[in-house]
Amino acid sequence: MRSLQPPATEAALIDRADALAGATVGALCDSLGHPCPADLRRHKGFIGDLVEAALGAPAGSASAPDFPALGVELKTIPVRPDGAPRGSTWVCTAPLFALDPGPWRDSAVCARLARVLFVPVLGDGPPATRRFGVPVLWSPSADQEGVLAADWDTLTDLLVERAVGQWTADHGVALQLRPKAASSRHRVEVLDHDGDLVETVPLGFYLRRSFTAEILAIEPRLLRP
DNA sequence: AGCTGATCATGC
DNA sequence: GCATGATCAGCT
Repeated sequence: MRSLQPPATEAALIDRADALAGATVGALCDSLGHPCPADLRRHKGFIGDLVEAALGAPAGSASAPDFPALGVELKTIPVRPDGAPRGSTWVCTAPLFALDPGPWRDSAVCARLARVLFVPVLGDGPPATRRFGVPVLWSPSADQEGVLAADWDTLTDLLVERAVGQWTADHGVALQLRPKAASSRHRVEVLDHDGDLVETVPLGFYLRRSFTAEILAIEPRLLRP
């Protein structure tokens, strides 16, 4: 799916993303010579991968931003007609075994969210009919970073305390812990707060819908190109 | 309508 | 097997 050089500058990246706005996923598939699945049930990451290719993200850069030279992470995000996201946004895996996850500023979550290019995707029908909105290049405001840092402390405290029963999605204002696995049958063993060996599902950090809604709260007409 | 827990494909 | 990209689907 890769045929383009990475953008040399942030401005070049934004130009490419802007050029997508208004186009359908089907049209982008055509221009990249890539088949478009009839639904996303068994192709959940398809649009994300497609946009990576369209913007020239280098392939297979694990545990690095999508655009390593620019320090920019790419997120395609499905939005409703009013521009609000349809769901939560994956960030990264949660450290279930760390004795000390460390401070917010040194965290993988902080690094991932330092600079993010959100590419909205409108529509909920067949993928080919969905349409790209105007991208938003975001870095957390001081207020937003405060919320994220507080959540980081809350959630990593639960992990460090081995409060396994509390490892649910109900904690955190902007960030939350959620299962991240191929299935619930995939378990990991951890020691709980009593020192007992218990099984749990691998967890990841996600951004709550309300938080990304705030990020994407821009002039709604921009979302209907 | 929204959230939570469950799930799917692919590449390395 | 794990990390990447997310959406699905049941329940409240």
